Amino acid sequence: MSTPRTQSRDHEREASAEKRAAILAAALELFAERGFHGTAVPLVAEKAKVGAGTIYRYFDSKEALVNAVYQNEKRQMLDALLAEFPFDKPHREQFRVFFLRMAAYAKKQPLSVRFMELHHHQAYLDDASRHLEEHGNTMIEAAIHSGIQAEALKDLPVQTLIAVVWGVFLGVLRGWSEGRLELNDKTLIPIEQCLWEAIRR
Amino acid sequence: MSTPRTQSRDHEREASAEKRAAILAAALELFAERGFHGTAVPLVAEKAKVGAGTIYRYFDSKEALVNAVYQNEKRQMLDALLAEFPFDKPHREQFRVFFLRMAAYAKKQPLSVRFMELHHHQAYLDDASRHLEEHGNTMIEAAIHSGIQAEALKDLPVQTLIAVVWGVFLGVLRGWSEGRLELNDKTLIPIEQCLWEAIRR
Amino acid sequence: MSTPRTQSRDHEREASAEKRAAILAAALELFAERGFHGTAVPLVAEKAKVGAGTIYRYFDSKEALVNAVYQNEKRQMLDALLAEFPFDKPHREQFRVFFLRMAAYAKKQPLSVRFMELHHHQAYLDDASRHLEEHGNTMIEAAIHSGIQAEALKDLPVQTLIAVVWGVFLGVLRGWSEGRLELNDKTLIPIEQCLWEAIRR
Amino acid sequence: MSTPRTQSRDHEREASAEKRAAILAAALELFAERGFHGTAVPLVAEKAKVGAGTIYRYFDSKEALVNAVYQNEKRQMLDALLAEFPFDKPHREQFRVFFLRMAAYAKKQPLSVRFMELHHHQAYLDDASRHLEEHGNTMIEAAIHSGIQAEALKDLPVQTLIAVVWGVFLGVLRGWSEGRLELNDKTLIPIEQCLWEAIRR
DNA sequence: AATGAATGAGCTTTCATTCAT
DNA sequence: CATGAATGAAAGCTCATTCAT
Repeated sequence: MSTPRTQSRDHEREASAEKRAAILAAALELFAERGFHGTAVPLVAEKAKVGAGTIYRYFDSKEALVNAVYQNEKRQMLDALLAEFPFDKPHREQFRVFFLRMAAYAKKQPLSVRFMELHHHQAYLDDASRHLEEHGNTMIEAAIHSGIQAEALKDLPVQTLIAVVWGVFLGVLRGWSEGRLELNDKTLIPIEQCLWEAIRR
Repeated sequence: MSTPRTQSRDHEREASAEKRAAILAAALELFAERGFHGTAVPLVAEKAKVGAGTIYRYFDSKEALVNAVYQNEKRQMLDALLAEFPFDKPHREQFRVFFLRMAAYAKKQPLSVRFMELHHHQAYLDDASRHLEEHGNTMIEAAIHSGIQAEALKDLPVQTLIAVVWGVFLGVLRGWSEGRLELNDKTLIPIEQCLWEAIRR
Repeated sequence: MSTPRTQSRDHEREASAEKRAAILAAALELFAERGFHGTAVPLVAEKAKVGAGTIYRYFDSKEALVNAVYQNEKRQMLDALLAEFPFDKPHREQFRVFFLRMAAYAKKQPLSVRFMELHHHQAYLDDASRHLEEHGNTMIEAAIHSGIQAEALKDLPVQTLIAVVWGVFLGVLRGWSEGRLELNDKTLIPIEQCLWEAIRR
Repeated sequence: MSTPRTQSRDHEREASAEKRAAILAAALELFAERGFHGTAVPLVAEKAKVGAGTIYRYFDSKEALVNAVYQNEKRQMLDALLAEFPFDKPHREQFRVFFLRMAAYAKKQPLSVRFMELHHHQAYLDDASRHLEEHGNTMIEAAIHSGIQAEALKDLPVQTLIAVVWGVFLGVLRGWSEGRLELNDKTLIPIEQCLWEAIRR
């Protein structure tokens, strides 16, 4: 139970969190569509339905904002891909889960993927963003390494296998975002199948 | 033989062409690294070692410049990929040539590929750029379609096969540009091999 | 009675209106002295004691600003000339009132007249400015037409009489603005008299 | 008779004079239409069919050019008005000649009049232009003064009479240039008549 | 002498950021 | 805290002037 005073504080904190989230959502959408330099801060404010100055209460600068978005999305994507991942299942099964989770995430959060692609390795990303990127890479490298060790995957450099898998995934996404490809079981299952055949031992 | 007057004209035309090329080269490099909105015209001028106003003698606007670069690079890439293409050879051979030509082009002109990826489908590209893009796509679609007809490639939608092949290519390129992967016969041949296995009938 | 919140809003609106007026006043003065193309926007900003960017919060462009000034001044002049005009008095009296009002307006707002002369029929004036100009002309044409109908004025084309009256007025104004002529009863009454004699039946 | 060498020099001098005249004519037209600051020097060069740099062989700067045009036109107008002026004729006759010469000049050289009006008393006019202006004024003042002395004109300040006459003239011109008035005997003779009545004793 | 390509200062305009309310 | 008007640095672009040819 909380006192009235505390309740009020809770409301404030909640309202504040909502405002922050609205800014992040507006920024994600605009940065994904128009890029970092192509997006004016007042436009983000308008889309988030807050004052322009308010953004600077939550983020130090435009750069801080784009980094907050980047880290937010990266974390969400890693969660979506890796939460309760069935590391104990056969590698064939692990790969299917991984691929379908990626596809599901991309379908649900297309702006997130577009944003991360567009801002990948850009000069205004800070150390925290880079470290998170690195962290995601490391997780996936580990999984692939284990697949090679278990003689389930081809004995190629880990980076090569990542390039192939991630490349196909992005290629499919682009085809989808440009309307040249659908993203459903009928299209995804053959792709997943032929990709597995490309990398399996 | 040419009169002094004609010689002078030739020199002028040559100098002018060189200056135009210097601007295009500087723009390619900066746009590829920093994006369209992130690149100031005076910066392009400085890198091209010309005055800021000079750029506007050769290109109507910053948008016209980015489109000139786009079309320039796209044409070069299509030439590099498709010139004297061995359409009469077996499909296995055709694919190898295509893949290795792509890799060679990317290795020789990494900025070109980076530039085209970053500016792909952006709002400031004009009709000429879009048509060239379209043209390239059509060429590649036709080649893949013929491979399917000849029962050399899997009977999947053309767009799916493109997504897979192009995706792997970009994935490998990214790995290379981030220093995680080398781009030589030792790395490329296995990738080409496993990609062919992914798409062959 | 107003709440503090309302008071604050009132202050803001007032300050905003003052700033807009300051910009218009500065623009009037500079455009009247140096012409449209001869006046740099930052100069207007400096004279209005606002930042250069502020002008663009109030006006879409330099052209929009010059049109706002034009319409502002034209309206003020028409008000000064025509408000509660004694259309029921004898034509001799009407003319005297008209002439003296023109002179009084010019003496009080010399920049206004200079501005309107210098920007008369220029390419950057928009439809609203042109319509207002047209409207003023129509009012004056009607008054003169009625004078001719009533056989008070010479039976000459309306445009001829306007050319004569307006021409003398501008001629006197120029003499005054160049310091060759004073603008008081002693000089104006004979001019008004001799102008009346020129146009009366 | 002249040697071939001298003939060649003559041709050069003639070509040079023609080029200078072409520049002055182009500048007159453009300055009259678009104002000083609204006219780009390369545009003048194009209209004069000379290179941009050539203008600077004949005139030190854009300001020098506008002053050359001003003095050129002013002198031509004074010549047209005052050459062989019938000072010995009756004042009524003198006035008629003066008025009709003004009208004829304006009809033949409308750009000249428009140019002089638009650039009248502008900051970039130099001392020579101002002196020439002054000189023209003095000539006309003298003629009017003599008319007053001879009791032909009203005993009003010279400047007042000038303002009236010149004002009517400009008013008529404006009506003509805006297409509201024609400039022929039928319109001019009544105007001349009523203007004379306005200023005669 | 004539040219026009090249220049960079200065134009109009935008926008990340601040701060009085 | 939240706001949005105000700012001025810097953007894209123009043009008076120069100078190699």
